[in-house]
Amino acid sequence: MSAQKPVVTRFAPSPTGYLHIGGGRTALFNWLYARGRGGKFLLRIEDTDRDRSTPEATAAILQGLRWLGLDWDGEAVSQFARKDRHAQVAHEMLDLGAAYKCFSTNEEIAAFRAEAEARGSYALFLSPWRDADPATYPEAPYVIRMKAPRDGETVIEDAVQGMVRFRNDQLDDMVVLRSDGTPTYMLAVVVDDHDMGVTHVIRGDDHLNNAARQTMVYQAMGWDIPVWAHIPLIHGPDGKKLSKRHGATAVGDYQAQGYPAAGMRNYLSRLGWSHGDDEFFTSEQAMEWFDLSGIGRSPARLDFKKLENICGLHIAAGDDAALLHEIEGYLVAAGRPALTEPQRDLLSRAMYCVKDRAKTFPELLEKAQFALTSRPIVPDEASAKALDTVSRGILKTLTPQLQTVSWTKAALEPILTEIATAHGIGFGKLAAPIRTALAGRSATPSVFDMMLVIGRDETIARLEDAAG
RNA sequence: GGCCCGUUCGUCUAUCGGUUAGGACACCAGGUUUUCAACCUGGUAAGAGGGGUUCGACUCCCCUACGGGCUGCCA
Repeated sequence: MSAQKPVVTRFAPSPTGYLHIGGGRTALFNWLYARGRGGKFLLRIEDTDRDRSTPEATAAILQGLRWLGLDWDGEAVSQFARKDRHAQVAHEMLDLGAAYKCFSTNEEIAAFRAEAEARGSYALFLSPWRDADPATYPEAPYVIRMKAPRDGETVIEDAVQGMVRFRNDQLDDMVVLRSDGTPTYMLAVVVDDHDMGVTHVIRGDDHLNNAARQTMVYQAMGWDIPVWAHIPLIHGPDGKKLSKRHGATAVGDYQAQGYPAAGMRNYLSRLGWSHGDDEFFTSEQAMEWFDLSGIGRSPARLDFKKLENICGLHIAAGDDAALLHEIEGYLVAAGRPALTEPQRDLLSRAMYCVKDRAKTFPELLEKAQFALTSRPIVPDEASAKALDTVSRGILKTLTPQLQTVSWTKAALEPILTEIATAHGIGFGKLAAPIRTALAGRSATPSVFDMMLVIGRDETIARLEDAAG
């Protein structure tokens, strides 16, 4: 294969449910690889299983990819729509002598397997029709099976797993075209990848075995074999295969929980792939660095603590306007009320002092509560304790001074410090009641930042409310 | 059952025959601090087990154990 050939990767989910976090990572790897090399990243919906495929699932998958920021080139391809082409290739294989019609019924095959199992030995099903004379063909439904080589071995050159050898006598004659004329996955995936010009197949290592049988189809048709890269699957925190009981398994769940997409991309790309000791990076850097040789061979576990840490760094480093936009998307995904215009404005102004202390959007919103809420401020139980008779009195002496002072931290700080000193208390003792008055809770930005964000009038009004 | 893949601190990982086995998250201790956080300093913590190959193995080979995948007219 020539190194100059432009890279074409693809993500090929089957639309039988939401976009799984593992699928999201597979898509991410393909996207990074293509984008980092000026190649194309294609999307194909593997919907040949008509019973299990749904339009809703397709929509959910596209939605998940969009949220993750993984844009694909061209239109998403429906595999089912290409069934005629698949059938055509199956018949070409027939003409080439690389496939044959098999008239064995499901019952016969099931009986064969049951019998083998009863004997305690497992045996591959070997169709009696493999070398049958066409003159003996019955008038009956048939499937088209690959006439797989019986001797020798099929070798997979995998960019991640290395050279993997399969003995051909371990592989049976797989069905390529069903009796209803529709293609199986094993055929469709090869035909589509070939027709779409896919150069690199990056997918879960649950497909490693399939690669051998798919190689046989490529060989039978005389097509170029793509570069294989079978990546290990993601496991749950307990090391078991990721499933519902681990909590969030759908990409959409993460959006609804308020993780920023940039953080998800960063975290997911570091799961099973590394570039030296780099931990925190942008997608641009990841594209530049991403390479198949950096992919590990062992499955990685999801670690929510680390995810949160990375996400916190991305929120802190994020552009204010972009964060605001993403937060509004989060609100919709989480089913929370949208921001009103004034809230939008206030949050925008508060962003600088709340973004560097939040790991997720709900946490950020919690810190920004002082800006989003409106009078009267109802203190929670803990912060209410800071508001006693003495502190109320102090607040009363404070408000007149705030009327005229220039509304900057530089001007406000001396005034508050002075008042604290005058009452013989530390600054912390003064900040507590002010915090209660302004936010009604204990986890907030600094009192100065809050005053600056909500402005002079609102500050004084809240302080007067609290002073009683 | 058969075939295939994997196994470095709790977790993600670096190392591509020679290192006191490094970093990050988490955790613990201390510091800083107007709250929550953040931040700073320090610390605990790893090559699954057994055989080889080699002057020398985490690195190469074999066996075992454990985990995972495939073994469908699912993808």
